[in-house]
Formats: sequence, C-alpha cells, structure tokens
Amino acid sequence: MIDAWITQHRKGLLEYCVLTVLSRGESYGYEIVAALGRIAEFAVSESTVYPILARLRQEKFLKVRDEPSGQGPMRRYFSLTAIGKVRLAEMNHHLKKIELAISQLKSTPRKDPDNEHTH
Amino acid sequence: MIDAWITQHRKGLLEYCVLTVLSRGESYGYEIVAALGRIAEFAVSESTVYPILARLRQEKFLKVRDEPSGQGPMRRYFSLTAIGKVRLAEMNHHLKKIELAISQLKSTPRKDPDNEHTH
DNA sequence: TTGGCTACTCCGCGTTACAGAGTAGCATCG
DNA sequence: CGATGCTACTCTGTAACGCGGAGTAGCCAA
Repeated sequence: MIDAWITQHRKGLLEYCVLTVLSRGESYGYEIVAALGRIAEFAVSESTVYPILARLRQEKFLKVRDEPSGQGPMRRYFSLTAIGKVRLAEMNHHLKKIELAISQLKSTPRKDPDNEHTH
Repeated sequence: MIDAWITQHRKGLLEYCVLTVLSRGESYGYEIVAALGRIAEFAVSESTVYPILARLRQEKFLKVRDEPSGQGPMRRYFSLTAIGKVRLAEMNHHLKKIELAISQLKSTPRKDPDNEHTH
C-alpha cells in the first residue's frame, strides 16, 4: 500500500503544516482541523491535531489565548511565539535543502563523476 | 532539537531516496550507503540502508543480481522491478501533490475563501 | 433531541529511523 | 603479519509519530 508509505512520509510534516497554518495568524484547534481537512493530502482527525498542538505548545512554539466563542466552550487560539517562528523558518530551510538534495540525487550520473570521461 | 524533527521527517523519505538512486541504474548496498552519504541530508549508516533494501525487495520493488567483486564478498546489485518503477512514480506524484498542498497552505488567506469577493 | 461548534483525552497499533556492535570473507599495501 | 577497505548482512533496543476509534463535556440553535 502506498498509503502506508504516505502515512510514514507525513511524520513531521503535519507538525510543519500546523505551524504553517498558524504563521498566517492565530487559529484554534477545531478550525485547524477544518483547514487541514480542506486539503485532501493533509486531512486529519482531532486525535492527530490536538496532540500536535499540545506538543508544540509545550515546546514553547505556540502560545495560547482563550476567548469565549458564543457557542460552546472557549476557543483556544494558538499563535506562534518568537521561537516558534524561528522553528518554522528552520523547517522551511531544511525542506529547501531536502528538495535540493533530492534533485541532486536524481541528477547524479551513477557514482560520483570523478571517474567519468563522458566529457 | 530540530534534529528530532528532521529524523521524523525522514520517515519514508529514505525509502524514496533509495528507489531514486536505483532509478538511475543498479547499485549495491555499500555503494548506496556511500552515495547517500555524499549528500549530507541523507547520510545514513548501513543499519538503516540494509533494512530498507530488504524491505523493498520483499515487497518486490527491487530485484537482485549477484556478481563477484574481485575483492571481498559478492556484490549484490539491486535494481528496480516493474512495480518498483510504478511505486517510485507514485511517490513522485505524491510528493508533487504535497508540494502543491503546502503552497496552498501558505497562500490560504485565513479560512476558505467562500466568503471572499476579491473577484 | 439532534446536530454543529469547541476542546480535549486515552488506548493501542504499526512503522520507521537509527545507534552501536557484531560476524564474516577477501585483497592489497606496508 | 596486520591494518585497512570493500562487501553484505544481522540483532537489539529506543523513540517518535500518525491515526483510528471512542469517550467526555459544555453550549446553542433549529
């Protein structure tokens, strides 16, 4: 199943996605679940998102602000902290490097070219 | 540690890398370890690569050909099978979709734009 | 009462990466 | 002779994550 691979490939990615969503402004769990759900590749359930949020918060990448919602329990708005932004930047940087590394991988002849004479 | 995240993000990726390396022609374990090692982002040890190779082979994505190396034990050349190529294509496709999805995520205003009138 | 909004939690499974070390064989260089 | 490099593995154990499924709970509107 390619699905199994996709699940594996998601590891870490969702964390990145949450941070990315939050980089455009604060949001709350329910909304984040919905936002990700709108993109098929990132559809997730609450039991995936809330732990991520909790983790991120515990690592001080997110801060929290409660606000009455008018309907139901308080909305808990999450937003990036300073180090959260740094983290996201690091991730973006890493992803760029990975992209580059992959294209390198694709274009590497066979071994390193120190014994090629193909001109 | 961003390193921890990087490790997580690698899940699945290494499998993809191995397949990609092999898409340029057959190779053997030792060489693959070296090839990946040349790219800092994908540096791995044998205890990571060999299990991947074994897994991939067991799933019929790779086939094997032994050849005396002249020095040491036989070289075990791995190469993509037909379904291995299909799998790699699927992965590539998925990765493209992910890339797209991420850029969507980045450019999504705040919620879905079904209440925007920007034309 | 049902259903949507809101926030969680707990249990448990499956998979992967990876470090570290070990086993083993052969060839070559010093 | 011994070290080093090439070659192929294996085993053990750890940590983290995604995720399904279900449960708890509170509140409002139709």
